[in-house]
Amino acid sequence: MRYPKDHGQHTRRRIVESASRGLRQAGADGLSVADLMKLANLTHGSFYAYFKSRDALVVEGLALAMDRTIVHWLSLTQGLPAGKGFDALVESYLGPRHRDDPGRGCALPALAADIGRSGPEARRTLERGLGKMIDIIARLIAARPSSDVRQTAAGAIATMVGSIVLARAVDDKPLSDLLLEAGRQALGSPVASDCERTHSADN
Amino acid sequence: MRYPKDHGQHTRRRIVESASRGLRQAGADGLSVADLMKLANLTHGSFYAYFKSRDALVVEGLALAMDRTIVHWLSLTQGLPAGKGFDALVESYLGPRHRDDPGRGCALPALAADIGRSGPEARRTLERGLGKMIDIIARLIAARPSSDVRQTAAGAIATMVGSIVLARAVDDKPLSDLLLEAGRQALGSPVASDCERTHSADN
DNA sequence: TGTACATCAGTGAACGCGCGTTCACTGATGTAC
DNA sequence: TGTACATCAGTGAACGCGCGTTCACTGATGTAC
Repeated sequence: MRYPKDHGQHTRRRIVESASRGLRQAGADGLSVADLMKLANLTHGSFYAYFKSRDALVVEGLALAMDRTIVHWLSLTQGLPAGKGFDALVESYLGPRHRDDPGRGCALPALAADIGRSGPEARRTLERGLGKMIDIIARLIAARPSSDVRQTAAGAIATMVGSIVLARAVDDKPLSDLLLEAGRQALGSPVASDCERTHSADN
Repeated sequence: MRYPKDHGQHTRRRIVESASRGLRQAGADGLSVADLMKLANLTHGSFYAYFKSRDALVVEGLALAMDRTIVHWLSLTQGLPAGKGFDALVESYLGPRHRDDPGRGCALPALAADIGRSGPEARRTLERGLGKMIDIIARLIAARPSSDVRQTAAGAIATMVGSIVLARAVDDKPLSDLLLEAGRQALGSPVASDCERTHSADN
């Protein structure tokens, strides 16, 4: 063997990793196959030795991004009481770091609109990830997730995603900051969060 | 004159109208110049008699879409007391009709992520429209908009945009419906909306 | 130890195609006389 | 009234280019003997 036998797996992984970042930055249609391979320090020629099509890599990049976000959410909230965990998650998601670095951030603000117009595989991948994210938030909002708690959790994710999408689309810094703060207020300020928790505790 | 002297203006308008719909459906990069002209029953050749570039038409289509949404919001809420007006707006925005017909809907869920990666003209156009939308909602939430009320209004728009983006990206009908209902719950259910109003009335 | 050969990850030229943009032209309509 | 001409909104061929995809090849490395 001229190469260690897992060499191919490693290279493939490297391509998916860098593509996942690149696609979150540039959008699902924003990079060519050549661009994506260059991100992994390769030329476009060997692309089809690893993936059956460009779309297949987009789906894998999306899946990786969502897995990473889920792992990040779990580590952020691990060991914290549920309420504190939720606040920490919101603080991190709606911070300027996340807004200003789409490549390392959640795939939903970056890619959800594109995925909404693309094939069923990408949609199912997003759906699966979104379901897990809703479950994590539901567990942080209430010890015993009911369907109503899931709904509140879905609303929290919608607010976070919408805030980031809009904050990234705007040049005016104060307005962009206002959008982040607005999401935090809706989800995390004492008044709003007390209210949400009272509400979800009803069920 | 072989043509009425406002013929050119009318044709131009027709192109912008159909492009505005088409782009909301297919995304800012989803249609070619030839596609866009075909939507107005023309061939691609005369495109540059009306617009300086494809990007320029995207900006005009975005501006038209946002103006239409603003007019729609005003007519939806006109004559209603502020609270009822807000509820009517949320009901309409987060209904299945809006989710299922992006072409006639708000430009933000359809295009904001794309605009976030495009030129300054498009960003400024979105910014201007978003500012007006925040003002409308702020007026519905409180008689005297303060900066804090603007923030609450921005949060409401973020929730609405995020809910529609996600509801459109998902195939699973129950989950898609849950996302719409989640947005409505966060913004419109008695408990949540009482809470928000109490909060904003504090300032 | 040295030489011939096998392997295979990665390369880069080439494919047909659709893109944004340009431009010489058409043909329906009005004006001049 | 009839004929020659001017106008100009709209047409469609053509441009260079970059795309996704294919494929014959390269060249570094290990094995055989």
